[in-house]
Amino acid sequence: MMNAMHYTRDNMAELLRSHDINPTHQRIEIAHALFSRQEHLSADQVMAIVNTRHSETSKATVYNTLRLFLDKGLVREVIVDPTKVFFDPNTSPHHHLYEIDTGRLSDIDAGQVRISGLPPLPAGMVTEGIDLIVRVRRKA
Amino acid sequence: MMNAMHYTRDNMAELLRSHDINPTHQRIEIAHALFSRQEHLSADQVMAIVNTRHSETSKATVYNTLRLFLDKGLVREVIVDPTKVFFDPNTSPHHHLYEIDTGRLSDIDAGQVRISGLPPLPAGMVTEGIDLIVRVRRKA
DNA sequence: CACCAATTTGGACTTTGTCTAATATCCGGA
DNA sequence: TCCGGATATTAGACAAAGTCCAAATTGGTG
Ligand SMILES: [Mn+2]
Ligand SMILES: [Mn+2]
Ligand SMILES: [Zn+2]
Ligand SMILES: [Zn+2]
Repeated sequence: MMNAMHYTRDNMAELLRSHDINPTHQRIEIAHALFSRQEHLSADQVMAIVNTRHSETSKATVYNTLRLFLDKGLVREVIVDPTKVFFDPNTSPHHHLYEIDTGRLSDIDAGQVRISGLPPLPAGMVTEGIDLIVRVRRKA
Repeated sequence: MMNAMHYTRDNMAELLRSHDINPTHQRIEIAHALFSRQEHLSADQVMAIVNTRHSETSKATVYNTLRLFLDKGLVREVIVDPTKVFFDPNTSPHHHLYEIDTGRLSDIDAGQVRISGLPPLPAGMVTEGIDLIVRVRRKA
């Protein structure tokens, strides 16, 4: 669960190992981009961040790595903008607030929120997750 | 709200007019595709349906028209699949059930569902909508 | 019919994401 | 240290969804 402190690259390596991911140079940089910011980032943004340093990580590797992180449960995917997927370093259950005009995406703690009265699932189905998105707009 | 009966093309023209949309041939066909099926359709699917007849409607027109319908509040957009947007002829408040493996998308009536405990909105913001998506998968 | 505004259209273009075959890196054993 | 195989990275071609624009069509009015 990573109990805070600084998001050093060493700690990123540690985090990756603890999720059964071989900590390569590129993977560490990508994890660092996400976790040090604690923000929702698109693949494009991740690539831009990682390549401002020097490391030169390819597009293929960025996409491969983000998918690997997803599979290993290190990050979460947020689908809220039809033009791109966001990757979320916060994997604890929470919801999202999406500002339509600006594209800003922020977390809503799941603590207080209660969702009740959902109908039973179709037989043979299991819930993979419940996404709650509050879409807001600046008042006219 | 369109109180049922048959979704004839004449009724579609009526519906469009009532939403302040000039009922052209192409627009009627697109509305008919959505409303006669009462399903969530992607732009691609709409185009395929409309063009199985004869009318030959261009891609540009399909996209233009769907956006027009959105603006006029005739249909709703559902963002649930990162690869395409779905258009929903059901504009009454409701939620969605998404079957991850198959891509099937179905409605959850908002009647029973209650969402409580959402934090107050940031100042100067108004809620445009609340999307609740239950993602399910076939049990392993 | 002639005119004008609204609508439609083909096709070029952009963006996001995928795929593949070649290369590079890493690691354990001889 | 050198080798061999597995793992990881890469460039760039490709695909799919969506946007844009200038040209052509349509449809009503005078
Ligand atoms: Mn898109
Ligand atoms: Mn896409
Ligand atoms: Zn989040
Ligand atoms: Zn729906």
